[in-house]
Amino acid sequence: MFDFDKLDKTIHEKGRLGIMTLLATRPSWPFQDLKAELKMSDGNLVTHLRTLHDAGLVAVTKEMFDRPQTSYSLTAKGRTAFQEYLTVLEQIVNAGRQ
Amino acid sequence: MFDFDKLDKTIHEKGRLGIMTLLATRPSWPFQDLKAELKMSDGNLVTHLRTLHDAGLVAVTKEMFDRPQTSYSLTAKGRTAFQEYLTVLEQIVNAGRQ
DNA sequence: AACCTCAACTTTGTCTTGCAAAGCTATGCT
DNA sequence: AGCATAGCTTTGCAAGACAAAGTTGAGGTT
Repeated sequence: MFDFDKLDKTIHEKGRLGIMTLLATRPSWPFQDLKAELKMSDGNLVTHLRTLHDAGLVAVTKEMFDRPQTSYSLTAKGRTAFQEYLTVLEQIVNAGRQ
Repeated sequence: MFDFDKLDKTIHEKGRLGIMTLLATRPSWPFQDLKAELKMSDGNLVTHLRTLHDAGLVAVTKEMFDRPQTSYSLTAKGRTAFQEYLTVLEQIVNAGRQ
């Protein structure tokens, strides 16, 4: 009836779902902006980002201005995986709103 | 930007999200039907149902036919909480589809 | 009555994971 | 050199998912 198994566990965790959602809205997010928006400790945030990176869903770009700035963005794989995840969410919302 | 803190942790867990979604589609679900639909072990399922019950989201009805049959349904509180949860999901879906 | 079966539930144990706090490293500014 | 900040790692803890096995209770069967 529903594809609950398609709810990618890597994405579904609350913290990472927040990250993925933000990354989907802009081409790239600096670490500090993610941290401010999501109100996570940087240790926690880095860990989730690493998990997403290890899963191939998120790309990392390190730059240097007056301060170092690491930015994150979705990979093609990440975008696809997130869209599939959203498809399941849509099913759930539609079922729940009926 | 998003109300990620409003993502009720009790509902958000994958197994319980499955339960809540099914309960939202019908007035009442027997234990065995939930188990078949969700493909969970009965120990796992009972535990999640108890968690939801303890949170006041799910009501339990025990009946006796030739076999005992325990059925589960959403409480008013459960229905409201689930609708609020779905509101956040909708925000996420809309943001992710943009 | 003894026994079996099935539904529902509890117990036990394992293993994962979220999370915070603290510490480390590198870079630029004064 | 000393300080501040960005980003990252380490440590430790607590919570929780999950499976497997055991328990309880009710009906039916022999």
